[in-house]
Amino acid sequence: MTEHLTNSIQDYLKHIYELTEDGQPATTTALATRLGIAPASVTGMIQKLASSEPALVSYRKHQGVTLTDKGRRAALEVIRHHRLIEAWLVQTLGYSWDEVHNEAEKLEHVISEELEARIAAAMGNPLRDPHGDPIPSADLVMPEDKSMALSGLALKQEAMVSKVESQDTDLLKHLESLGLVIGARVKTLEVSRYDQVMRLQVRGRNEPVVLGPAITNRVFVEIK
Amino acid sequence: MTEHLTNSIQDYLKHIYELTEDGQPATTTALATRLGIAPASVTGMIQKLASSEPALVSYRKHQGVTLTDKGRRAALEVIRHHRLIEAWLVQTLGYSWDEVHNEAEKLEHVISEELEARIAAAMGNPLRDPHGDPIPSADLVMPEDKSMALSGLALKQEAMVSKVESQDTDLLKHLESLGLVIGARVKTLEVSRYDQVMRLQVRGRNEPVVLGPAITNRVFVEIK
DNA sequence: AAAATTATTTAGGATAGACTAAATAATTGT
DNA sequence: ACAATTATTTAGTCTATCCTAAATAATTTT
Ligand SMILES: [Mn+2]
Ligand SMILES: [Mn+2]
Ligand SMILES: [Mn+2]
Ligand SMILES: [Mn+2]
Repeated sequence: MTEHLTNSIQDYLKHIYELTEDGQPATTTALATRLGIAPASVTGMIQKLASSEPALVSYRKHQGVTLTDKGRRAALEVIRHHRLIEAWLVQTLGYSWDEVHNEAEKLEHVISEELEARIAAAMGNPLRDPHGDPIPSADLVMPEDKSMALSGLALKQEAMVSKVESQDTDLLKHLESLGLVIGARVKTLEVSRYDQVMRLQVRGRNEPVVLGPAITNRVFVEIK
Repeated sequence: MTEHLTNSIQDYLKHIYELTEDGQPATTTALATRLGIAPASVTGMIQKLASSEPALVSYRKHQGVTLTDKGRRAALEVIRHHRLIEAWLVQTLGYSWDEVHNEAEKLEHVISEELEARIAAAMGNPLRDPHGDPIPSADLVMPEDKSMALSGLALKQEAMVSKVESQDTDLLKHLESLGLVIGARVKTLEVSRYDQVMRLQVRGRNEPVVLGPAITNRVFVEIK
């Protein structure tokens, strides 16, 4: 039951998970780009993962890959580690949300299940990481995420920032300076669909902020 | 300045450091045993470390290895990580001293200098790990360790337990049950050098304990 | 429906770090 | 001093994971 998956394989599975969240198979090139690896190498690894016993991915030449059940569980395991570690570093060592990603990227592969459990318990089993990403439960169920992109919000609508899809330090710092942090309450004052610009009131701030699509497509909100 | 040392190399250097603390070069076989690797493989790695530029070890065929300055600093870096992590896990996650070693063994290679610094700061720059081993300072100076083996203690002498040289869970649990933990105060009631047995009063305990060399050579004390 | 372009796979090679078996050097016992 | 034993090194393989270049398949453009 505890056949070891290498760091490399764990990374492949994690990225395949993320690329297939939309229901579509992950293409070789997309994977190669995300992993920073040559497409030819990705093909090789995919073939290996597909023909391992039991298979971790299912694969048809030129059609892309999807995860098998086994592969999905392994991916969720890594993602749980990553997100718990991020939350833990922020909560116990005063890291800010723009600094934790790279650290978690390395730690995710080496913590034991025991350490995972202790970290989770110490924080009361958090449901989200510092960027608002849902943390899979200990039995590897991914919490449902009902958030929508800020860019999809209608005029005069109120919502709460629930997630930021970015690991870019500069963007995260910038969002923080605008008050657009997880939990912030916002209201759309002006929506210009044509040139993809939006004016927004952040509760507790004096001036409204003007945002382009580089931001409104990466910041997610929940209407409640 | 930041050429990457692999996990494997870090482990070699760490074990060479420990094996050469007595001033003697580390032999191929001793290293092989500690690393759980075939002697032939160790020879190969040693040759590589010796001929790298700059060299991490100095080596003469059949004479064993010692660390160069560069190698020693790298070893101290790993040891500092290991011991800080052990201390941190015990202090913040309620691990006990017999559970932290394996976890630290993996984490030591992947934490950043930033994380190291935050961990150290969070604990107020501790000088010893949970087993009493000294923690190298941030600038990689190993604190002097004046402790002596319990077996060397004279009759009627009082001392404080300062270090336990073992990663064996069973032994550590046993010592804990005897009250022989770091900081415990003890006094020798009876010393039998011939059959290497010792009777000891642990302060705060009712009954004295009788200890054989398997324990008295691994438990270290400071006379103060 | 070709042609051009883009995506993917195959083939061959490199590197790191391990292994085993055989050769050699060092040490120990007589 | 010689033989036996033990320690170490060399030589040849193996696995994992990456690479580049060339071949092929799929998709898009004209
Ligand atoms: Mn990773
Ligand atoms: Mn886990
Ligand atoms: Mn290690
Ligand atoms: Mn360090």
